[in-house]
Amino acid sequence: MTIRVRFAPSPTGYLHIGNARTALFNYLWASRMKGEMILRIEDTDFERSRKEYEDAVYEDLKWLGIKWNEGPDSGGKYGPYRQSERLDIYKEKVDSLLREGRAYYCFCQQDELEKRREEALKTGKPPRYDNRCRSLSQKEIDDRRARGIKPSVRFKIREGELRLTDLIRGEVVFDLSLIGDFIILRPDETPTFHLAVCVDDGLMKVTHVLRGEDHLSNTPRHILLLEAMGFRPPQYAHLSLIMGPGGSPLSKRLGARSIREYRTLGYMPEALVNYLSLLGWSPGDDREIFTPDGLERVFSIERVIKSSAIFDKDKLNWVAGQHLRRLTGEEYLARAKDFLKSDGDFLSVFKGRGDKWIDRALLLFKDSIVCFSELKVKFAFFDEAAVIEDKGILENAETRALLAEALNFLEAEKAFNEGTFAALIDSLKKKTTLKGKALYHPLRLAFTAKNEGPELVSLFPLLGRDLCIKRLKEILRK
RNA sequence: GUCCCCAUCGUCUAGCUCGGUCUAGGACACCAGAUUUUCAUUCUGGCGACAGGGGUUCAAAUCCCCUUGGGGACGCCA
Repeated sequence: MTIRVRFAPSPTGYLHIGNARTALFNYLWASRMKGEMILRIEDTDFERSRKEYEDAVYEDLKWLGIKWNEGPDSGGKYGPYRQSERLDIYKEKVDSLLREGRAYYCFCQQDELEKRREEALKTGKPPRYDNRCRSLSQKEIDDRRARGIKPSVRFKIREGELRLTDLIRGEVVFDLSLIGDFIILRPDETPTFHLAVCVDDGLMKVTHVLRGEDHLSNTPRHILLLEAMGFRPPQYAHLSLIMGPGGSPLSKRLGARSIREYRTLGYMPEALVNYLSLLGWSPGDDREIFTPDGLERVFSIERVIKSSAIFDKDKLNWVAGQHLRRLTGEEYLARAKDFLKSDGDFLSVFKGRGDKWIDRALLLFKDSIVCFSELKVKFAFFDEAAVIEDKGILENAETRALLAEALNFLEAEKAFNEGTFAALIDSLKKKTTLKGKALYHPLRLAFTAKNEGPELVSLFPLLGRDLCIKRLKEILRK
């Protein structure tokens, strides 16, 4: 049997780390199992859903390399895949549930429900719906209707308990008396999340649901609803949530980082995918760096961990660096230029230096950055307007004498090439007693304006004679 | 409040299914040394954990119970 999984985001914001990992695990597992992946847009919350975000979902998933077989954009035989286009299907399902007595009209108003909920919470009772409209007589229903009250529709929860076997968590038992009848159709006849999910998972023949653990306690509702509609419930696998620094929830708060932010920063998608895969899953051995293909080959649900993980930017950066370092020079240049071009055509300022120079300069930083936006900072080395980081170090007499010597040397030397730096150092060592850090640090600071960077021997030739002399003169003027 | 889920270094995790091979392994971060006549990179080494308490057992990180801590759900949000 071919397995069918789905990723079902609601387009109410940009795809964040947590959602992306859920999408990734679905994708990896479907690939591994040679199954099918559905992308479904859950836009039943008309207030908050926006087309802009929906488009962003496609873009971000594609950027990550997550592919789907069926979806609103690509079609498929179980469509439409946008819930807002399936309203009549939901309505029909609710009608049959009502006919079969599995659901009923509820005339309770939102404000009173809220009031009751608050009160229950205060008195320490479970704030669930008390099912009061379940026993309304036909006359009572007609009366309320006649008064113009629009009803919502609630699904009847049966008695007893429900046990389910979660692929990650094992057997979980719920006492159904603790769950109130829940709304499946709003008074305006639009479906709620619970209804839409169940109808769609059923109709779209989803066999496995991999989703966030925040849905675990919704699962008994879903299984009951699915069964009431005559569907065989899928297998569930609930992924633990990804937390922010300190263990606080990541997904709903300020710290929630969107995939887009990382894209904008110039992280490589395969690096992000690699890091995300390590959050809640491990291959079982010491391997940590994976290509997307490699992940598709080894990923398994059995090795998904139960406990939640904290998103660690340091480790992401390390993984990102590893991926960057594995690129060939050519691949690196292509990607770096691609990014820099999309980011305000950053490199155009340096066009005058020539294509060769640009390549050499970019290559200089290949082994020290984790994302391409860092290049913009690094290129301050070549920016005439760059401000010297630690001026104080250049103030003392000894250092000024050193720099004056350096200036003399450069002005006398007409040629400026690969060998110039070595010659300069030779000359300076003869004229001063400085060596090691005392020699290199001031020179680095004077020539590059920064405290750190690639080795001076390689950086120096790229700076150019004019810039070096200009910087020295500026420092010595005071 | 009630129900559900979770619990190994600061962080991500291996080990738990089948208790002994675990003086608990790896990685990130951190610290130190080496390399780089500087910083960064790289390399080597170090620091560092079975949440607590009871059981069961010859033996428990591994099985059971309780406590504590964290998270989730209890929405006409998804």
